[in-house]
Amino acid sequence: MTVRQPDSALSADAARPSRREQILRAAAQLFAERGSRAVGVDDVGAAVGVTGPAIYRHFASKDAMLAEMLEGISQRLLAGARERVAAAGLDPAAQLRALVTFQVDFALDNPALITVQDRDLGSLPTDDAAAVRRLQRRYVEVWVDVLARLRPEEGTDASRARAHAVFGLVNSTPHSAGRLPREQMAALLAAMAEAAATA
Amino acid sequence: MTVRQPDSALSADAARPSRREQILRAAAQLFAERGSRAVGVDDVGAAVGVTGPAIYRHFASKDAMLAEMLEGISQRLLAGARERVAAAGLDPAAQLRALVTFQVDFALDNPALITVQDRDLGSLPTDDAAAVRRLQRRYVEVWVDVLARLRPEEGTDASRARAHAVFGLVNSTPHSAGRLPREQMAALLAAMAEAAATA
DNA sequence: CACCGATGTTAACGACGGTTCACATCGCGG
DNA sequence: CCGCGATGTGAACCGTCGTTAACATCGGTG
Repeated sequence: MTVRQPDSALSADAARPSRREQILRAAAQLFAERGSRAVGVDDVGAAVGVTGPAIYRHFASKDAMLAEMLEGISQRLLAGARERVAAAGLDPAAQLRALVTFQVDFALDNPALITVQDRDLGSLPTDDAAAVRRLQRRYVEVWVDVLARLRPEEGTDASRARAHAVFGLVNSTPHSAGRLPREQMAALLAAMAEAAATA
Repeated sequence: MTVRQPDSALSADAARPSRREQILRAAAQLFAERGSRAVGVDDVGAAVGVTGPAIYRHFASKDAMLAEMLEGISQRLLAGARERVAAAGLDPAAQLRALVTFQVDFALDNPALITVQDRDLGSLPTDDAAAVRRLQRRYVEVWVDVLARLRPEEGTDASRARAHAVFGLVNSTPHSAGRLPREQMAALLAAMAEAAATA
């Protein structure tokens, strides 16, 4: 009954690269491929060389696993975005470039997480879903602030729609997987995203 | 045991607006909100004022229902795209504009279908999934042809990635639902999509 | 060495959900 | 009016799956 919760859900937990992290990674992969509801606890276990119920030594429930996964993604995105903006100085154009390259890199590095994030948020207990949505909203706001300063004549509603559209564009990566070398793909997506953001 | 199959899966079936169509529409809405695996046959039935098992008078199975829905979407998209391109003359730029406005209109008119299409394709029997993917591929090729003629120096792989990115951009509609009046949203998305496609 | 916490295993439970069955109802063509 | 096909209902069936229980193993610590 001793389910260890991470000291802080955000810590990448470099100290213990084992099992728990292993499970989360394998689960993310499987969830991305088939959808969280279609993969059983046994599947996740098998993916790390363990039987199904063993999962419960590391997570309170399947939902808790998904919750931690989605919260982790949202937290990494929010923290990363703020960091990049802060490091980009005061020019909104430079900040936008920083945000775009950050999002592109994240999407190319974590296609599975990107897929799961916007497909399986719905199959989460309401409370956890709300928490994730709060984080997502704050991430969007980072973008909205930059976009709004870049085009002050536009309302924030338009800026928000613009932000979502850019996310959709960049997060299309999992659909056009691997046909282009990563460098080229990154450059293409960044150029398109910037053009769309400033059109 | 008499499950009527539509004369042709593509016909919008204007002759019989009832039940079958009604069920498909309600199911699409529910699937979009919660994910196809999370909604039960009873839910779909209740949405049209009927008990669960009644569904089986109109569809062979829940999977068959989802299959028909997804195939319908893909067929409408493919047919519409070809039509618009043909009507746009020979100028690739004009053809692209036609494709963009078509996709934007479709996405704004059918947010539920857009959502279901790229979330629940995975929870389809392999055969049906393959059929849908074939249609989708052909739709993408329509775009790739136009994009490739518009920028001949780019490889078709890049054009394909470009097409997927534009889809992602336009299909972001369900995420930024209703905050902008439709006209304004359509204009914004079209401008962004065109800028991204030609960046 | 003995104990204990961490980690697994197998077996069983219980709920949910898709599907089928046997039975009503109802409208329409002969 | 009779009967049949279409449509719907409630009850029951059954597989899947998340979860729990009872029991093993094993490495480290007092």
